[in-house]
Amino acid sequence: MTNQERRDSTRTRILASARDRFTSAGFDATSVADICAASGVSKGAFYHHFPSKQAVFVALLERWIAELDESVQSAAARNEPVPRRLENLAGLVGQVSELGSGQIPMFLEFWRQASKDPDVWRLTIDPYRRFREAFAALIQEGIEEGSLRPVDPDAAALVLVSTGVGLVLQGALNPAEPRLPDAGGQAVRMLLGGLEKEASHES
Amino acid sequence: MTNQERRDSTRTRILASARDRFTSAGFDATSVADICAASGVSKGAFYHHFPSKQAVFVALLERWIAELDESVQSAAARNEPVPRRLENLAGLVGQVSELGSGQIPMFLEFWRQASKDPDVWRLTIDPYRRFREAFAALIQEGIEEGSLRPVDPDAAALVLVSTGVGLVLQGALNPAEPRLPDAGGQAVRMLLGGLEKEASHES
DNA sequence: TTATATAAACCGACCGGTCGGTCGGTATGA
DNA sequence: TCATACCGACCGACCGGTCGGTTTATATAA
Repeated sequence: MTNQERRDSTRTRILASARDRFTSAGFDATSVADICAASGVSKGAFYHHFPSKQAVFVALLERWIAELDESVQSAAARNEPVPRRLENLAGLVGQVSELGSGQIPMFLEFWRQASKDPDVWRLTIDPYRRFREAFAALIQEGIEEGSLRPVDPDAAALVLVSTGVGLVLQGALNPAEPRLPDAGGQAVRMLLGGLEKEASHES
Repeated sequence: MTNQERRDSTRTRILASARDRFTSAGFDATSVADICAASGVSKGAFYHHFPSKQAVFVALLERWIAELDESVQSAAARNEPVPRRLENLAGLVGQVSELGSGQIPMFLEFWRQASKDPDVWRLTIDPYRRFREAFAALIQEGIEEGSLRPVDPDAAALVLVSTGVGLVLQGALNPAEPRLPDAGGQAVRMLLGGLEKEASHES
């Protein structure tokens, strides 16, 4: 094995094991020795590749955000009417919830660390803001193309993103919930169509 | 001071300090010694009143849930049309976010512990289910009284509660967000009225 | 191709320090 | 007199991180 292969292999194994352990036991309760044992790597090798336990956490967070970013971009960019694109985005909720439902406690872990560690906070809050801006732009576009009512795009984006986050979190706590896979779609459809019977607004 | 007074005073001081420390530093990062120092209580006294650190956490969680339960019950029970009552409930989001905004990291702490500790999990999931059932009943009532469209009450309740949770969490991460105080109301109004321009549904 | 030198990857015993919880004893209200 | 409340030194376990030393790949020269 070349040095480069060794390096990649070891780093990958450390990250994978760390993600597993962080997910099932949490950041604090996972010791570096745990990660080493789970990945078949010595402590020396661990600290050869990462300066601290926290650094591994941040690396995982960055990867997670990059993936999510890509998913959102690709789901939002399709050339369709805005309501349809919103429904596509809603599908992400189910996707995130499923795609290793074990990943979701990790999501919680990110969030909790963010409220304590300024670095993690910035890493978390930035993409969050990006999401909201993307949603706001999408809604603005919908208003201009005439498919959405003239609401405040920023406020609507806040609500949409919050609903998504809430649904994912609900999935974290209650993975058995059968309604989850389509909950995102349901939510968007409700937001689009409204719950109230009398349609108090006309074109 | 009578024994009873001493007992109450000590327990109260421990709980208050524990809440402060858990909120600002998190459960794991708070040592029993921290709590003792902050509350002016010896370690012996601490373990005289609580069998473990976890027990203090659970006691705090129970108190928090009881408060929230009461708020929800009283906000939902008013004798008004369902949409109005939903808006009242939305006000709770702002209330929870404000009422000691420092409390919200604690909320995160509850959630994270719930995904690891079965006892905490049950304590958290039960009221959660109660909330959803209360919302579902409320929506059912709205459908029957004719003020809401005939949607699936359970699905709608899931969406409503998720949105609330998401908003609170958003507040936890970004306390400065100026839109938050009314975000709950905004969300409910959007859900009621719908975002889509063409009212595709008639009575 | 083989020998050698250098650096990168890896090893695991060890250290300083912390933490949850214990326990034998003391003070105080009933 | 008795039980309840309280005290704080202490214990064993564990943890993040270090460090001196070993193995393995690779670049270079013979």
